[in-house]
Amino acid sequence: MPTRDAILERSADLASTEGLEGLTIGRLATALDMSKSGLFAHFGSKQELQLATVQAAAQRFVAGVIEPAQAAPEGLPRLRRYCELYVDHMERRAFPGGCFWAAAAAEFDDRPGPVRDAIRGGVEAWLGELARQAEAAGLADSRQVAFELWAIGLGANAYRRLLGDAAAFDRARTAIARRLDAA
Amino acid sequence: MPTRDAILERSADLASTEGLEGLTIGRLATALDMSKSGLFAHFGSKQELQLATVQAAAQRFVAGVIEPAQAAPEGLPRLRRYCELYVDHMERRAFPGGCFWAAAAAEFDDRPGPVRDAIRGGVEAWLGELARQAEAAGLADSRQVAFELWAIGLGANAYRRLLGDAAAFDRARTAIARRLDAA
DNA sequence: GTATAGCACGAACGTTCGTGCGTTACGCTG
DNA sequence: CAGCGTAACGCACGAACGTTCGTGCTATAC
Repeated sequence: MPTRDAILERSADLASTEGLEGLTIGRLATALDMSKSGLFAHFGSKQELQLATVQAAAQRFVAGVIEPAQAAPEGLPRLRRYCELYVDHMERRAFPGGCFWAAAAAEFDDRPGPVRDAIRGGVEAWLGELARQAEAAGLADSRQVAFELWAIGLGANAYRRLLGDAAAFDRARTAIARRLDAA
Repeated sequence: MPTRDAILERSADLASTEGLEGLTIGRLATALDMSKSGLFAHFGSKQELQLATVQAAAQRFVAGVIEPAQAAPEGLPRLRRYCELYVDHMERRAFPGGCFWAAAAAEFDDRPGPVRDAIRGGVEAWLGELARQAEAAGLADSRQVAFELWAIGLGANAYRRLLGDAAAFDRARTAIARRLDAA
């Protein structure tokens, strides 16, 4: 279904700037030169659109960060590659509104339901993968390492988006290097 | 003005969970057993209400974190005290929806205007104060230190709110201690 | 005792939201 | 060529949004 995919591309872009709730079916339809009802028929409810959007964002993240890193050997090399690719991913603006997950997490962390569960699932998968590689690298307390690396990413995204300082990404690289060189 | 202050107390609480935009005048009025119009008259526009709410949240942050830390001597002791108090502030749920600033920053980072400017001002003041104490402590690259400590706070907040894991705060304390003990 | 000022109220406005319903245009298969 | 399923459409709805208006209290000032 090419139309549906095109919708979700735009939807993920828009959601990264306006939020998953602030994203409106009407505005999304206008942006795609479609009618509200025509677009709506693809999903049946706004929640289904949100869920599909989260899934589309996950696919984009996998394609841009997870998969390219599989070439690196497990353990420290792949962990470093993940971090590099993640920072690059933000810097090259894979989403126009910065990291989709950072925005979605902040928006839905107090809103129970399937959408929040989907977001949590994505974040947990990312954290789990970071921890797995930290473990393979023989680092002590791999969950703690994953938490710290993830936090640096969140910080870089906010620093860039809110303060408008592009040095955010170099700050993140510096912090990541220090954290991983300690081992 | 007692009514206005009571409104802003609730408004800051609600905004920390629903967001500054998701907070609606009607729901806020209902929560306060007031009429929409009666509440509205205090501010004149939703944007003014949002600005006043940001200011109220800032006052709460100053009272809970900044001021109590002034007892500690400048430099490393006060820097540590800031971090302690900030993590405690989140852990004891000074706002029911977690860190107000983390939520507000993520929500408005792509929405230019006075509200975003106010939020950025608050965050910059906090980052600046962290950097000032890092500088006084003689740490190298004090802005980098401030960035990393701030990112750890963002991470702890998201970890707690989205994943529901109360260990977030101990993870943050561990990360902060490691970062500051390196010096 | 009467005028004045400050709050709060209910009702209504125009807009936008998500969501249904009925219809039309198009591409496939018999 | 006829029939059918899918996709997109226009239109309308009820609810909620921010905002405005006119009115009624209550208490202070003269």
